[in-house]
Amino acid sequence: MFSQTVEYALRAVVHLAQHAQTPQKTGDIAIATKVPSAYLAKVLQGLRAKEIVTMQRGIGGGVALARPATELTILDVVNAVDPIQRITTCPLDLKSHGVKLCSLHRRIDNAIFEMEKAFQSTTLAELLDDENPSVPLCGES
Amino acid sequence: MFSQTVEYALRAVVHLAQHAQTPQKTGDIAIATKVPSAYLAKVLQGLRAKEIVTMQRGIGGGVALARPATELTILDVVNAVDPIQRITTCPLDLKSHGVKLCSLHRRIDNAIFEMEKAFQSTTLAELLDDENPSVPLCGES
DNA sequence: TAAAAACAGGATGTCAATATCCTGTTTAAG
DNA sequence: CTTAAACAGGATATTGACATCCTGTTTTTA
Repeated sequence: MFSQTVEYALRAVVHLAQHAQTPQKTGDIAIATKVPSAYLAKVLQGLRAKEIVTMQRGIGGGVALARPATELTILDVVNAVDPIQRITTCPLDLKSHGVKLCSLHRRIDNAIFEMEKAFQSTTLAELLDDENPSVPLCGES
Repeated sequence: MFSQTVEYALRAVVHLAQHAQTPQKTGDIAIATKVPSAYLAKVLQGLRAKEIVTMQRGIGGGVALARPATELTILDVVNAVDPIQRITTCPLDLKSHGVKLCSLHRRIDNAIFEMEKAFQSTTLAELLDDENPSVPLCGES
């Protein structure tokens, strides 16, 4: 349903939200989130390009959220690495359908929209505040 | 978001629902739905294995829905070719999370569930009855 | 300014989804 | 019973997502 890359990106930003005080090294994020570190580096570069995170080189450097956790939604992160594609035109290129989707594709698009709304409605800060006793990423493996 | 295979399978079953009177030849379905015919044959074999369609060989044979369009939902078709995977256990294998998902994965799973509900709620028959003036698959290209 | 920390990014490998081809098997009609 | 219609299914490309490796560049601290 979602790519590995999306899963990895979400784990990384949650970790960053949990450690907002200090920049986190890519290698440390990789260990904490159980993501292959070389690949995580690429994913983080993508997040930096979309201004979700900032990266600082050199001693004492690392990765940090570009905005407060209260101002980053799950959707922001998902769209940065693997944008949710709404269906806007007929996939069959039927001219008579024009801009208006047929019932099949309209329903599919509606399902995608429902999912988009679900992701839009949650910020990273809300994830950490959740009443759920399981803290994201934290625990014995 | 969804695989090509799912899109192809949905187009095919909609076409079959629109022509429930007579078995449709794979080649004709391929043309009507703009799906590569050799690949469509594989997709249809998958649908047959899951008892979504029946296939009859020989002269006058073809493909037909295995059940009335009123008793087949979009979800039935999606799950037949590319099952929607709910998240049931922690993707990080954190033991302390046990069966209960952390807030991140619980929200992701919830979004998937919303989508599942949207697909579950529509039958093929309802797609054809839609008030939308664009008939699925029908039109000038 | 030297050196180590840490990210930057090109090149490359792996694998599953997608797609095609071709030959075999079943079936109905004549 | 013969034949042609139509599906069956194995073998084989093609493509992009996922992942790794290795060397280069930037930056901070001492």
